[in-house]
Amino acid sequence: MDEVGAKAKTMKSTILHGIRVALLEIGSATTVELSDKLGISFPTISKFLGQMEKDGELILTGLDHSSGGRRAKRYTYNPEYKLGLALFMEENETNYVIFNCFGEVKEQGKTEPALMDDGFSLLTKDIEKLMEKYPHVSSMAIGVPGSVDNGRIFFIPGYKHIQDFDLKGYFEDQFSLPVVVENDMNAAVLGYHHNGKIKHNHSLIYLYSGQNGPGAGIMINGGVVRGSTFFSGEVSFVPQYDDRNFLRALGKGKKTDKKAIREEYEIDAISRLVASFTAIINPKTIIFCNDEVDESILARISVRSSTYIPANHLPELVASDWKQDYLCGLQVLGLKLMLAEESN
Amino acid sequence: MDEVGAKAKTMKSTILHGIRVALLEIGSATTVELSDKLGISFPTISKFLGQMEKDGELILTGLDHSSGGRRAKRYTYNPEYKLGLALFMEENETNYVIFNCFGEVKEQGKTEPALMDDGFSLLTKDIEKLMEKYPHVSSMAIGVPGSVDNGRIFFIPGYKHIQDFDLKGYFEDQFSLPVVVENDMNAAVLGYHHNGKIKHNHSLIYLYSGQNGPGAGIMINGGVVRGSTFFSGEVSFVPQYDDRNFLRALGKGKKTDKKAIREEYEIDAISRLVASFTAIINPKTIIFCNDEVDESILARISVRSSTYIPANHLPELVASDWKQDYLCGLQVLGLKLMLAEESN
DNA sequence: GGAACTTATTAAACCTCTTTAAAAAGTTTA
DNA sequence: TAAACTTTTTAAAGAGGTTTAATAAGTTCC
Repeated sequence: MDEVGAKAKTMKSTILHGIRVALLEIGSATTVELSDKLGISFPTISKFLGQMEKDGELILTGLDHSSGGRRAKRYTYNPEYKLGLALFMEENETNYVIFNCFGEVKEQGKTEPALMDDGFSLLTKDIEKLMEKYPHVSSMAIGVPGSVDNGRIFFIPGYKHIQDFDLKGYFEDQFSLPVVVENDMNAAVLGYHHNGKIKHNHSLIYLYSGQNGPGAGIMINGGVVRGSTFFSGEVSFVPQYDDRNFLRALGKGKKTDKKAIREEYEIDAISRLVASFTAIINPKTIIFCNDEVDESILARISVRSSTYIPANHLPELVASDWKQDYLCGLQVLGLKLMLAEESN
Repeated sequence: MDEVGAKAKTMKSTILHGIRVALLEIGSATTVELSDKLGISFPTISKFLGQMEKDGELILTGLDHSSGGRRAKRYTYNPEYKLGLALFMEENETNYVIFNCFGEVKEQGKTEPALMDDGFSLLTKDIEKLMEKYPHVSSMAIGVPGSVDNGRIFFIPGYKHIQDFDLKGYFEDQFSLPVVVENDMNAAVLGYHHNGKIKHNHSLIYLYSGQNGPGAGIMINGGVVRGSTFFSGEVSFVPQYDDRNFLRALGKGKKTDKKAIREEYEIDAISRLVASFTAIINPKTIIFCNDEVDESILARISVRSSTYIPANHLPELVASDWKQDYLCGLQVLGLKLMLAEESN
């Protein structure tokens, strides 16, 4: 735990990881470009690139045009070298995606719901079929609507039988590949963060008024906030009025089907929440689901919030596609696993 | 920015830093103990220890009792090898501390206030005298009641003339040693975190109802939360009742002198804030100033908070000495600078 | 009290990445 | 078209940390 960052043993994987990330980020590169970017000498880079090309992890796309000297070899990462499987479980279905290292979707679909009793065996069989079809799959990222602690489902309302279940361990044993499990909101905020190509470690909050009551995914300084009892983001409980918290202010006792936010009392409740977020965390952006708000609603929230907080400190309010961000976040997590693998 | 963590050049300072931290943490150690703890081979450790002993940075305290073999040399860090200066500026005075690497205070005192016009030149002269008296001082940590961005005073209410002033740059030029500048609440939360010997990266919130209105220092995942416009922790603005935010709920319009919290309406306002913190961040601990609350008040807040939030998710509420934590936090920041120095 | 066993330190061989130099491959200019 | 100049790649030398072996220093047992 106190270990020095990169000792000799981990050096190889550190470099490998660096090359992969850099190459994916900038699309293609030459030895020198990578050397500059990573601060590693070009002979070392050269050696690694040679090996990676042999393994099929890289593609030699050709030679650069010369600017007065020998032409440089230009490499691209082979996106098909490894694939990933991302899936998230919901009440009635399981959405999955097979994606490559560029984030391109090879196949997308729905399959068995797994959260109910006995759901896992059905799902496992479906995944087995997928694995046969795509033998290059080498990571799994799973999203669940509950609290997760290192792959174990810590708390998941409504599905008692899988509470305390070690989902990560289960699938790792089953398919012998690295698995990551994440909470839905956390994955979504991660996905948005990645999608927006946000430079560096801004704070984000993803707000979602789901069926099971509202929740928020919070990202601060580039890391997801989990909370000491995995309770962070349970904004239902924020006291807002003399005798109402956020949940009751939204009038959500009576499980309505309607999604869109429209009413004045909703606007005010959300604006107060935005104000609370700002006064406490002061995030760069708050993300809403685009099936719940539109631009005009956002504008109203923005105006209303500024009655509570100096406008110049208010976060940017945006609408985004929740499911897409969710899947994207899972893909990011899966990709991380793939890029970290020794693969040797 | 994308550089691989520890390349050869930084290796030396990484190891040096690791040895220093480990040695200060565990008090004393032998070559093998350090090697185990840091994951670095003992010949390397041995070489470094030899050099550090020559430099006077280490003290050979003697030989371990043998457990059947050659007796091992036991080293201790020499706390006087480097000293640090920590100071914080307030309206009417500047508190300072000279401390060694064990955190032991060599001298403590008050000196010129620096926040008013022309205060800096007086303070600078006083510091010069201190530096002559303690030539081993090799870092400075400065606390200010305002927002700080990388040593620059970003926003400081009431002292317009030093707004946007590069305090870090000024003192670094003046005394040619590393300087760190930090906001008061952030330093305090850091100090408490360090003082409590908290294992790992819990979330903490330091709540303070200062003269200039309440504020909070927030630490999440081991890092201080600054906010996108350096507005985080400005909890005055949290909407709490139909028509009152936290500041107004405390009845603080009329700048009262009284400090202690007693009234029922205060308890409720604070409890609602605790509930908001919990629902959003879910911190491990919330720290209050011990001149504002006592155990019975904390108990009342705790009970009241649990009317808003399930009690098992509520943070631990504690009282602590603000000035002491503040200074301690500054010391931690200064110490960090000292331990990172190449010193070669 | 010496033989056998433990453990810490020192020394030597080794591996890996970096630095520096040389070679290879292109482009431009006389 | 050959000489001069650029730039990349390959090769060799160098530096720093690790691994392995050898040595030094203690302890225990007969």
